[in-house]
Amino acid sequence: MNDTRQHQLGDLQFAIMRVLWERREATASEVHAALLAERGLAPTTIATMLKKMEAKGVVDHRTEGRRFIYRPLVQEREVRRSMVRDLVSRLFQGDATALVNHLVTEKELDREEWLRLKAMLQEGEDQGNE
Amino acid sequence: MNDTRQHQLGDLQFAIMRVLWERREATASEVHAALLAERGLAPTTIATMLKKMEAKGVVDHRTEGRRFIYRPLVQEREVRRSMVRDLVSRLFQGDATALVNHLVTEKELDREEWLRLKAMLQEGEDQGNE
DNA sequence: AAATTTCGACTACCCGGGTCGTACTACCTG
DNA sequence: CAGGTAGTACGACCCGGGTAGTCGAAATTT
Repeated sequence: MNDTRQHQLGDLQFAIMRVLWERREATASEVHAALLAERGLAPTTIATMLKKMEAKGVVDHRTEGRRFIYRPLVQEREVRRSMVRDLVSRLFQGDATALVNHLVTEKELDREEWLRLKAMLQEGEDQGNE
Repeated sequence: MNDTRQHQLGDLQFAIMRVLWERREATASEVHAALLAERGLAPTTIATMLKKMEAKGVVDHRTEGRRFIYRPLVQEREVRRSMVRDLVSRLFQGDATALVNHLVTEKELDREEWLRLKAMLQEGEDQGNE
């Protein structure tokens, strides 16, 4: 039911979801308009993708007059969780700290980000125990 | 040339690479044997995959007698880097700290991992300057 | 030498993400 | 009312990851 596979989204699919998450619902052409700048896709491409995504169960639509109003069925949190989890399990055998370690040693974080990270950790000091 | 697309590996491909990285080279059947436990794949599947991967440029082979000895052409570091980078750019608009933040707030780290992470950060205190 | 195993080559699929072109239909507008 | 417009439906492809069967040649075994 709450299949985690539904949370694995391709690039375009994720971009479409971002639009849907931002606004809380949108028509195909609104999505198309929103993505036109970064990708130059045909309107039908978006429509087709939305249809496939609906079949997959990640979005839903309601008909209003002539047009379909799409609405996300999965939460951004869930998708991120599952995609990150997937990557961690593939690349780091499920060890999330190994990922952080990777970010640090591979200098994916610059000095400034590094500091922010430390601050964040300090802040969340009292979490995890209950 | 050093196409970053070559560093995007599928699940099986990554598993195969892990074997190749561990040993420094291996035949198709050695890889197959190594992966037989976790995945129950036919030997031909591995062979086909290796061929595809060679076409893609991530592995290489040398003939010894009549068997192919495969050797990785891309480094594990590079692949991890590029795959993590890709995910971060898709899911977090390139903000790596947002990923760490995600790990923390979504409780992807348990108490024990959390401590290790803090220790690691303390340890790496003097990095980031070059 | 004959039979059997081994291993690569080739081929064929399936599936899902992605990209559209075309067709059809309801609608609006001159 | 006719013609353009908007918006969905349908179907066609491409591509790459993944899975594997079959075939033929070479090596090994009996």
